[in-house]
Amino acid sequence: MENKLKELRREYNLTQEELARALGVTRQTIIAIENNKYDPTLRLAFKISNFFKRPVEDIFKI
Amino acid sequence: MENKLKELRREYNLTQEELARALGVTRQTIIAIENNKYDPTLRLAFKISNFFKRPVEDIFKI
DNA sequence: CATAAATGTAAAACACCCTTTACATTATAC
DNA sequence: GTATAATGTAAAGGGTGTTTTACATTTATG
Repeated sequence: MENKLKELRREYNLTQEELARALGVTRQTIIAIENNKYDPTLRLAFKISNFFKRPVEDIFKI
Repeated sequence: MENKLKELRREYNLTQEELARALGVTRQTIIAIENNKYDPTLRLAFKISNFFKRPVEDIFKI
């Protein structure tokens, strides 16, 4: 599953730590998702979607 | 997290077993999601979204 | 270059999603 | 009303997402 987290985070000029704090997760979670170690939960996907104000489908693709 | 799985399944006149087979999961998974025991994975949420041809956001809400 | 900031790797612990199996309850049809 | 279909409950086990901690590497800044 692909995602645009790294790109979006850079658009917003955020560090992994800043984004992690904003989403209420740890930096490890951000790293793992950005580097495709695993997919986020649906809940976290929605948090990310809300934070970047984009539909889930625009950020995550199978 | 709320979802419209039961409503959608009934619109399509499907049993839990039929929907489970169509999505490649077990009936238990369908039951658990319909009855809000837990949320699906992002992957499964996408499968459901594709199957019912609706955005993930229309089916699942925080 | 040297220092700090940012990113990456690793591994253990825990929680949760999903499966499997088995049985109980509710709804449908004859 | 009884058989059957559909839905629900329960519990154990495997796999995976998230946290925590600690350290290594890369990138940015002076």
